[in-house]
Amino acid sequence: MATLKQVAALANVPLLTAYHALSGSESVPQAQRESVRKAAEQLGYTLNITIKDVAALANVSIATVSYVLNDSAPVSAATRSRVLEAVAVLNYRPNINGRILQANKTRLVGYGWHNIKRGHAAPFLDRFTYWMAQAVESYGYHVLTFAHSEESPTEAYQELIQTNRVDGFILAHTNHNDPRIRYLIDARVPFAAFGRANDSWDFPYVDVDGRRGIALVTEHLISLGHKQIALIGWPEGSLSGDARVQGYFDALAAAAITPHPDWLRRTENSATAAAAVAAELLDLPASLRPTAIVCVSDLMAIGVINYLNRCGVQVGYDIAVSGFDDDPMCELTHPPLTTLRQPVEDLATQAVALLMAELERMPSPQRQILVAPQLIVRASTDPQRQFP
Amino acid sequence: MATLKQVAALANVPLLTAYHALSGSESVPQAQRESVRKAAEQLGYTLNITIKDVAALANVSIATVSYVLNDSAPVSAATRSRVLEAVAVLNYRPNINGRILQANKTRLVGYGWHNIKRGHAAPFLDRFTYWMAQAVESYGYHVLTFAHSEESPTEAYQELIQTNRVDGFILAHTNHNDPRIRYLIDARVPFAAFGRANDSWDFPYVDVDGRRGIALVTEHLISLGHKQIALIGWPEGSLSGDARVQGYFDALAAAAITPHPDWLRRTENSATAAAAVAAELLDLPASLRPTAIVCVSDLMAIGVINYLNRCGVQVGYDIAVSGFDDDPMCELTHPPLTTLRQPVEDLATQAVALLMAELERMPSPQRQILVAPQLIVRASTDPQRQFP
DNA sequence: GAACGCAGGTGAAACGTTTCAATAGGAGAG
DNA sequence: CTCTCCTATTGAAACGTTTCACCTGCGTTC
Repeated sequence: MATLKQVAALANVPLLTAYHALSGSESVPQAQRESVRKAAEQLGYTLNITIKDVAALANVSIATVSYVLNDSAPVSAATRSRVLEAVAVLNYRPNINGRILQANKTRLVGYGWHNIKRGHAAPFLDRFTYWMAQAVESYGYHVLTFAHSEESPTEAYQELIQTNRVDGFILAHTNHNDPRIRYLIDARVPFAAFGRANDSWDFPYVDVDGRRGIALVTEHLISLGHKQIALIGWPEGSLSGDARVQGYFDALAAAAITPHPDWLRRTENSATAAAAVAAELLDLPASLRPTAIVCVSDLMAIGVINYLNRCGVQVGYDIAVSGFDDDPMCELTHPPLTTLRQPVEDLATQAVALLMAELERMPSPQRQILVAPQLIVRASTDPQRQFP
Repeated sequence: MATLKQVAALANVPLLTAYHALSGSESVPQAQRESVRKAAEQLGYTLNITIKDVAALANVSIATVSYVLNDSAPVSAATRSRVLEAVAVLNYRPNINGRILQANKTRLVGYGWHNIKRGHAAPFLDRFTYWMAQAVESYGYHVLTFAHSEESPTEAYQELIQTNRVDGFILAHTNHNDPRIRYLIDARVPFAAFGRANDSWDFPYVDVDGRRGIALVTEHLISLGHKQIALIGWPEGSLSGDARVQGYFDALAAAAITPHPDWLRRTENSATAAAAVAAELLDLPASLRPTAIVCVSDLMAIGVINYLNRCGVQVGYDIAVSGFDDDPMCELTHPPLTTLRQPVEDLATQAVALLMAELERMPSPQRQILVAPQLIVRASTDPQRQFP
């Protein structure tokens, strides 16, 4: 509508006075305050400092103000300081939405929440989102979160991209045949994922190196003298699940241990399912009974520990147990659980870096990144650590 | 730059043909495709359907298109259907950023992540954010998340509001004297909080009714026949902590039980601190020793359970234990933990409703809302439930 | 048949930026 | 002294919407 300059002109005061009057500063005499306010009302003006006001106060064009603020063109020292002075005095902050419209870039990254059922959450996802937000901000972006429907997850993504709400996406919790990934690839929308999908799909992702992780913990157990080591994994067919099993074989092979087929068990990712499998392992003939049980998730490991506790088996002494993820509750089990810590900060930072490369349309040559997890040794495999 | 209409005119084809040619549809003959593409290049045009294109195709003004899309003015049935047809055929979606600039409303709500140290997280906050996103979307908004620095948390809020990135905020994890709340009140920024701050500050919030919650679980224990009930609370001085202690007294008073002073213990919110306090309680003379221990957090309850397990005390049989929050791990302790479930969905929905009222500048009369948590009985207080 | 009202429709301004194309002014070269 | 060239600056267009104020044409009313 009107500009501050016009209000000032109508009230017949300097621009700065008008500003102070309207922003309610005490330094302007009551009478002037009133007359300025009246002028503003007459023009239907409500205080809102824009680049025009800065330009008016500094006696330059708005183009010059813009150039100073973005230093996108040479400006003489004198005018530059006049502009900056005006900016400071009016407490001006550019309205980002003008910029967005003009550049047709929102500098917003979408991130969709699944509706995580109780207990089925990936416990570290909330910290992932924190680090993601942090990383994204270092590029001048922000994160826009939205809620998925499970049935038609692509809808939300489509809506957001088609209405220009976001520039790209970060995905977590990916699946084999993930329809979101398929859609984003086909629609040529910039994105990066935390987690893999189909091997044959080419898209940027980061993931935790589960194979290396399970190998690490298996090596750790071997170095403690264990020779009969069991693995409780997920049902065959999942990318990350199979990789973890492979890590188990890697470590055994490196130590020249031939794994007995009965040591490898597969079941769904739950505490009770894992407990049932642990029971089977205990029932093996003594010569075959494992002295260590590696689990591919903390949840399963906790099921195993609870079961062993109930049976009177001393976890850590009689049988070693390990998990994967480093859920906060690992420190609270009895005994505390050895596990592999998800390198959440790393994963988030790298995922964001990949996305930024896509957004700049200069995709990095290395678009698939695996990060090794960190072995956290606690009393469930090394009882001396019980009371550190 | 140029519009689709101009490209079509230059290539001497109908607008629709130009559209199909540029969007790479097979239905347009190769030759035409080429000439359209050449025309587009000459004009520096890249395919981007706007309201102008829809208007051109439907042979109406852009105003009319806008009116149809928002039905904000009467339009005859004939033109309306012509417009909708054009929208469908061009696959048009309004660019939200034009709308934002014009309305000066981003329909974005800010939510700041704390940097939660391991194990100090509120375990339900990730689900809170999910429900918050969901609730916000039902009003046509989205959530913008950002990362706090702990030192100067207000900076991020100030930046976002001053640059018009968001319309308002949802806060979680509030403190006494919370500087963010103070700033937002003073700057008259619309917001709503999950959690209370100073009693004397008037602002919209929702919170869990800890007093009622602790009363509920205490009543539950009384109804099971317990008469010697201990409470492990937080150090005096926190609003929510003191309310919970009050709930304990409420329930005891209602049952005409006089609490012995030794039953009320206060310590910091950690498993080990709670375990130490449990030890003191066990050491009380038999006539005073509690048969039930109420804890004001799951974390503390787990510390207590672990300690009792180590001492050979049968939790649930010899001593009942309860927590607060219903962290996922409550189902995984031995025995599973009775607790009070945070009504996360409710809290999120109501917080958002409060914020929306603020945004519409029609604040609801009831700006302070307490929601009762739900008592979840498990084997740690009622052993029959151990194997349901 | 002139005056009026009204429904349906339009042109143009406005939101707050960035940036292109053009201009003014001065220094340096001849 | 004129011409050229460069630097600092500016006016105006553009981004994609919504909405205000106005216009047209038609049917009613007196």
